[in-house]
Amino acid sequence: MFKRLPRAVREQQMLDAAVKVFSRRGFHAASMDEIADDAGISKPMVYAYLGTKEEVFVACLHREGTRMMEAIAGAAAPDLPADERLWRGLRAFFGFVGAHRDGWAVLYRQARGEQPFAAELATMRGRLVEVVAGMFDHALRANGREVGATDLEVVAYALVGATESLADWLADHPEADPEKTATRMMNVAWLGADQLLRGITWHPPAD
Amino acid sequence: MFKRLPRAVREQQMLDAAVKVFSRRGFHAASMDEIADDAGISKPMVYAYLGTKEEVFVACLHREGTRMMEAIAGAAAPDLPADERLWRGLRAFFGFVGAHRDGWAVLYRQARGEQPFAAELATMRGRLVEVVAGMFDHALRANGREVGATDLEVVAYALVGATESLADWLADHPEADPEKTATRMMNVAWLGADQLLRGITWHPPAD
DNA sequence: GCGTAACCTTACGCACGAGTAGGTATGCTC
DNA sequence: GAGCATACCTACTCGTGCGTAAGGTTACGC
Repeated sequence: MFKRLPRAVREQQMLDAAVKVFSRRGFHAASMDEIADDAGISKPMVYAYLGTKEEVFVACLHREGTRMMEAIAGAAAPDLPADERLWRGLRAFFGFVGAHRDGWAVLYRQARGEQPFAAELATMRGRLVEVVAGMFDHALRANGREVGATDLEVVAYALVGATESLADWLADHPEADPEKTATRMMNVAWLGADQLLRGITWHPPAD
Repeated sequence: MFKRLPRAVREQQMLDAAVKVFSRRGFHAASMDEIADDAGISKPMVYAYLGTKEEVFVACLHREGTRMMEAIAGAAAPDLPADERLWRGLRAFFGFVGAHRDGWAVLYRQARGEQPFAAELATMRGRLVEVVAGMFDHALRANGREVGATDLEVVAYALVGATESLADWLADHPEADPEKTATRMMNVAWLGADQLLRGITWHPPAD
């Protein structure tokens, strides 16, 4: 009985609802009816605009993933020194997750498990890993050093994994501060356990 | 038809089958029929011995989790220096994952997403985090230093996350060597990016 | 050799939720 | 203000797979 809205608007409303429901229930426990309900619309509309349940989920992943990538992209300019780039990237990342706690993190967690989406997600993570590895490679070459591609990839993978893990932690601790979390991550990633045990710590630069 | 077996044996066969099927299909796509089939038994037996699908999955998680914890437990004696403990723990962990590639890693991946099991898994991870944090705390106190509980927890969390992430990587790369992966992880965790960029690397001790 | 308890089966009920058929209202164009 | 496209609905079908009822068969004690 309420307003008839143009397609583009309704699509976004549906995606908002879908993200919310998928986050709350998980992919399988979520029902198309609940998504439709939550968007204030009936089920066939969802099918008409976004397609099957899987397609809806992929659309969610895409939108949220793109937003995240964009949030990070601008932050880490390639001409900065490595520590600065890492710091800015981390800060942007945790800032994003902090602002989309239930949206992003839970969606991301969902996608890991379910086979149809694991590939989709692996691609996204792959891009991130590539960026981090590229940053390392760049910094190493600047020092006249070189490292095997696999070593590079694995190190980047570990860093991305640690970061995702702290993102989960952040999503589960609503009171936690994204900025502080980013600083902690930076300490681990940049300095390593040995230095931390010696009492050496890293602090964010004034900017 | 074939042998009638005592309960304890059949239960293990069922769990073996369940782990295999859950790994291959994921929790939801797995059917109780397939599990029963794979165990060479009919469905009601599974219900009689292990209960509902959820209970079967939890039983799998428990068994595999316990095995993993045991594999790590003996490796890292508390009286060793921190780097040695970390190294032995990592080596044991990656050794275990390498030997149970499709079993453990995929099971673990499943459990992250589905709400009923996330708690179960969080408990397991919590124990690991506690161990790692405890190790840090111990080493710090030995140096007369002290760090806040949250800082400790978050650092441990990051390390565990990085390790899990490399475990995933290992599970997806059948040709990769667990020992070498553990060494790479040790480099990241112990030395950090700064040192690695300077060309400083960590090598496993001869033993 | 007979009861009884454990092992194991076939065959079904039933709920749930994805996806659809077919129809109604609203607004835009000319 | 007729025609037409677009937004939107109610009310179904139907597959799938969990969980179970009811009954058969082998081992084992006594």
